[in-house]
Amino acid sequence: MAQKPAIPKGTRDFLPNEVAKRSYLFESIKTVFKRYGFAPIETPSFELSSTLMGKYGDEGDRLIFRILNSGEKMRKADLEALAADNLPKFASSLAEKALRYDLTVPFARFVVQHQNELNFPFKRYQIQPVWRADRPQHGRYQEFFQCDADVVGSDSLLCEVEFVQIFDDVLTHLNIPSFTIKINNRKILSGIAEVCGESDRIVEMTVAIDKLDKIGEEGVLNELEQKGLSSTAIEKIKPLFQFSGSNLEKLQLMRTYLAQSEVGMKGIEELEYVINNIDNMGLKRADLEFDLTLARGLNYYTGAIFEVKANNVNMGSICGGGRYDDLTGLFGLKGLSGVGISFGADRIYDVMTELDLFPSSVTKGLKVLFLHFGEAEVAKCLTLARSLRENNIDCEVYPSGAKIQKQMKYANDRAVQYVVLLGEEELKSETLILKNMSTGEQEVIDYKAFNTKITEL
RNA sequence: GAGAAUGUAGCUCAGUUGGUUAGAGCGCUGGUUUGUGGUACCAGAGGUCGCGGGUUCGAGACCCGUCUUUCUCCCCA
Repeated sequence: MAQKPAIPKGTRDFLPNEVAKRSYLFESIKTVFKRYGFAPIETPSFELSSTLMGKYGDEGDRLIFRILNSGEKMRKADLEALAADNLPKFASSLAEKALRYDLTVPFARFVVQHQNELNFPFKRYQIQPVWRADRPQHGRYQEFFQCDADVVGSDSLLCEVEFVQIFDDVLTHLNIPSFTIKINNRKILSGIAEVCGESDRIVEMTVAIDKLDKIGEEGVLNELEQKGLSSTAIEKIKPLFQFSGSNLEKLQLMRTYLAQSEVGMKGIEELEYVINNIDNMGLKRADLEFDLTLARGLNYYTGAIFEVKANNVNMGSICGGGRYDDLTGLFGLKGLSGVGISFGADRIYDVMTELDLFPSSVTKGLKVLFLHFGEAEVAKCLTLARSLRENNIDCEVYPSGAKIQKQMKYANDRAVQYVVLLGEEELKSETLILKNMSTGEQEVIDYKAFNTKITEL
């Protein structure tokens, strides 16, 4: 035990059947993305620190994995900053590169850098790992995959409508039994802050309101007070907790509440457009819910905000997203609106494992295994195997002359679908025994009929 | 980054107030069966008790440090 090797915390190895399930997951997501016209891109695993730092708030910066400078670059270390106890500055002088923290910010950088080669509106999807120096917990890893789709260069709300459909399509296809797409709009949150006269504290305010389902009304009010919101503001926030009913009813209540806020009314209008369009089309399995407490920490969102939760499972959100009007502005390209979503593949995997939702076909094993009887028989098996492979059938010849019992057990453990037994007798009569491993049935077949027979199975 | 729990065989876990040689089930290997797996029976292998230090005549158990995993907070997929 002591000498056993280990991998860093929050990382995982994947065994063959896990990889099979994960590929199924990625392929399902990819298929839907493609269906809606998104094209794949890839970006490097690591970026310049300056690209990532400061884009995710102070909390986010703390969680970015930084790559230590090597060789002569070490001399750039800012010892004065160290002496002055300015650790962030010291760290920056030691690490010019960092592992990507999400796919959205690198994508913004990508768009700015390749703006002349892209056609706008540009729709891309991207499935790659990201890294966070977070403390690992259930459903929380240091290395995990994000599956993002974004549209950049269009401020049409049809994009939002499309993304709601994509959430619904993917998760329905994956057979997640019940899930809720929560939607809100940053402009509504701004409107609330404005109505309360606390526009400056919008972040503190929304972060507190976001915790409603966790700490309850009382908890939220306490936190708001601690964060220094005025008592008149808190009085104005209180009625929000009472808002309930259907999405349209809630919109109606908010319309009255936000009547004095121009930005708030704009948010209502946007949200209503999306909800109406979705209502007209209907969703397969998802529940679309206007949740005015939904905030999300990333402060680059400016319009719609999405979050998806699987119901009846203990797991944080499995998807997220939203609109960001000025993300590329951070890299010098103004006036380009973007909106995007992200599937948390690792969490969806955990949910599907917990609910046993992977179809059995995903982990189906090798189609044919030829058992090994002896040198003469193996020569024939090699010829037959080659011919199967020409017909795109996966097969394998057991590599050594172990006891047949052991070879059968190997076939069983590998979940092999069919086993071919070809021994002395069969060799003489130019036949073979084909055994179906799941039913246990077996039949004698001519060499000539073998290819056709196996292709039909 | 703050607080708490956890770690014993490949896996899931027992192990009394500190006391001889640390156990079980499953899995693994071999056999019953040298041409038949998933069942049954028999036998066997496998552990410096997470790691490092300390207390003690004696530590899997107590103390300190450290790492892992898990939980709460923070934040998030």
